[in-house]
Amino acid sequence: MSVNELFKALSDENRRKMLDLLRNGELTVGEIADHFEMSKPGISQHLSILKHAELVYTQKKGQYVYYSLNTTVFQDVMKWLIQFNQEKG
Amino acid sequence: MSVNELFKALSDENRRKMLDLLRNGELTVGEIADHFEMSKPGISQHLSILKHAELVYTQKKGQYVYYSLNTTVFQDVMKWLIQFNQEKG
DNA sequence: ACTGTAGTTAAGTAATTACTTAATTACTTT
DNA sequence: AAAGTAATTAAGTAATTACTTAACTACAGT
Repeated sequence: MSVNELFKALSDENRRKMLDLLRNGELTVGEIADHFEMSKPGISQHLSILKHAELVYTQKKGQYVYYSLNTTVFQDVMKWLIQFNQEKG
Repeated sequence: MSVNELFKALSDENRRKMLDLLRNGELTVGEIADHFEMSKPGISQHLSILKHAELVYTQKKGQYVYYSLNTTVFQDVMKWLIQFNQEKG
């Protein structure tokens, strides 16, 4: 995980919406896709970016892949942001 | 200022580096440019994006334009991030 | 007023990113 | 094992973003 990947991942509105959906608990790719007017491969590619940034993790159950939020990485972004409100240096 | 503009602004490594430089206090465009191997118009355009996202503000002194951090907007990003660690909604 | 310095705006190009459809992989059900 | 469903990978295209040089605006010093 790189800081750059992390911010790049967060820079897309659709991806942020996906993260928002996942706040209510894990969802399959299909369930996520239902909230967007985008092809499933498109969804899958966005999820892949979120996964590489370690913003989400996956769990395979049968033929479904469940995506969940990885809150610890949100905390890393926050650490990055919080430093800006602290003493200079 | 839109959430999207804000995250887009933060998604570029050079722009994040510019914000980092500004942590030590206000700088002119030229002083910022000294830290990058990029044309001055390129620097100016990045700063313009940071300004539209209200991550920085400017102050003209004579022929110089000073850029400073606008920390309140960092707090807005944090608010956005913090919600992910709170109860589901 | 002219010359130089600081910065931005304009216009075009290169590079990246977001999407599409088609093909493929993995699993399930009959 | 064949057919159907879920998801990803591949390959190409459209749209966006990051850069460049050239032209311009604003101020400073002579």
